[in-house]
Amino acid sequence: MKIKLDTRSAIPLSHQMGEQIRREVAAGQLRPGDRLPSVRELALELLVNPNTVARVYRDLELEGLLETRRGQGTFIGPAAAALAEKERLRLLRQALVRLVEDAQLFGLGREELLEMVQQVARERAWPPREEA
Amino acid sequence: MKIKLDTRSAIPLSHQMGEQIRREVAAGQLRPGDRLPSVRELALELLVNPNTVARVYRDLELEGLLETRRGQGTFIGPAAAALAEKERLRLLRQALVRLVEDAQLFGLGREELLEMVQQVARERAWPPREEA
Amino acid sequence: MKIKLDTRSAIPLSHQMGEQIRREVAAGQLRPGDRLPSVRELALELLVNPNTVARVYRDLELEGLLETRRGQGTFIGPAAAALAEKERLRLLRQALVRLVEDAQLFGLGREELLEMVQQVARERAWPPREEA
Amino acid sequence: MKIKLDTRSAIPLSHQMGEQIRREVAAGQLRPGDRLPSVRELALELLVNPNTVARVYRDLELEGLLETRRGQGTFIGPAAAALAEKERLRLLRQALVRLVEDAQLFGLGREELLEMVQQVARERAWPPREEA
DNA sequence: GTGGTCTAGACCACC
DNA sequence: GTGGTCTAGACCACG
Repeated sequence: MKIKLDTRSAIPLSHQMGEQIRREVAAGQLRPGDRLPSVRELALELLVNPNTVARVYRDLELEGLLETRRGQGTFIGPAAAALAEKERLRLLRQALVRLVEDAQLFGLGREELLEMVQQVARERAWPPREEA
Repeated sequence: MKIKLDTRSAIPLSHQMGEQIRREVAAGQLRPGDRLPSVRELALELLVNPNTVARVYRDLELEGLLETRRGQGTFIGPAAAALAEKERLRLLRQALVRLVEDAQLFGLGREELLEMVQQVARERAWPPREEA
Repeated sequence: MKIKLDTRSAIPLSHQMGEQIRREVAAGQLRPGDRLPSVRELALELLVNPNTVARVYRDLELEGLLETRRGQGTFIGPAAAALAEKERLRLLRQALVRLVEDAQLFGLGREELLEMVQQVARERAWPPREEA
Repeated sequence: MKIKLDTRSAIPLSHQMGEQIRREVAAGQLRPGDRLPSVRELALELLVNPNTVARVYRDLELEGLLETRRGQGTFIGPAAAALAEKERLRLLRQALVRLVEDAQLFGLGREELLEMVQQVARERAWPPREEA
């Protein structure tokens, strides 16, 4: 699990962490049953207070995404798989709408935008077809 | 000028307001010389404390985007036009990269993504070519 | 709002507080729009750390029971009225089942139990009919 | 002996176990001389760490409810019968008061409550008279 | 003044 | 070792 925090952002650290964990679950990089780093481990790695990590885990558990087993650690919960699909669509849709809104706002034509998408795709070495 | 605030977001209201004003300037919807609503007007409209609006205007003035003329109000500054182009590219690029990252993460093929872009464009009644 | 904490109980203070607030809402003693004591006030009154109160308020907000208005305080949310009816039935049902289970377990007859209920009702000066 | 644990409750597993054993003794389902499951058996059955079970047995022994005979196991102690009657009344009284309090709080009339008790009794196939 | 977030460090229940 | 709860006290955004 890879989490990057921007300590200078106005978005609270805990929200950044929660959002990134949700993304990894949505992407299938974290699957039901997977064990997350312990509160203390992750706190040490991110140079963050353990309480902050604990709060994130706790919130995600209330959401039904995580599950804690006393004395054993924190795990991706069984319901996560079902939530993942919804979340995936939500995130992609959100990114799409945001992009099209911006393009419209800035007076771009539809074709220019498509060309820009192609270009970024090429830069990022993204093949026309792919199954992750 | 249309601003929408999400009072439940973790992002401070002032940041939300600042960001949206910058977007409008970048989009050319606000141009140098345009007058902004008075602090009190905007505060009333957004149901926000006048202090908050005043802080946003002050910060944007420090950025060089706004200028205040005593007794007349707050206006888009002359430097705004120059800043707009940079900002435009920054925002669009950011939205593009975010979208492609998500698509890659979720195992979408390049063509599927392009199809989705087309679809959203159609939904939003966006013609193939357009100059705003 | 009257809250009593049992610091010797195994049940965490925050849960005790949350449960009692839920009960007051269910009982209609706290109604939508009512303002709760500020975090600091309640913490002082209950001799509890402000963080603990804040956590309770935050959790109840996630549940949809409370609503916070930045800089103004914490209030009973509009959805609380709807939740109250459900909660009311849940609590009463729970107390009933618990009682009947115990009575059965201890070999009481149905009529003996009814007599005990009558007796407790009399002790507590509870009239046969009442509309609160 | 039937014990159900709620691993998601804030109440420690050991308290839940202790309380349920006390209830079974109070109900006469466990009588002086009865042998309890071994620490390991019960731990296995409840999917709980043996240390936890051992601690519960030890605490109940200190209370005078259990006694351990070296090499033979853990048994309900002779004093349990005397404790049972007190406990029975305590538990029943507690459940009664709780119920009447709730009913009063929610504005129920005494007769409505009695009717609800009757209804639950019928649902649970509880005859008007019974000696367990 | 209000609540929100974060750090620091304690004690507890459980494995 | 694990997470859960609580205290203490800081700084920030908002009214």
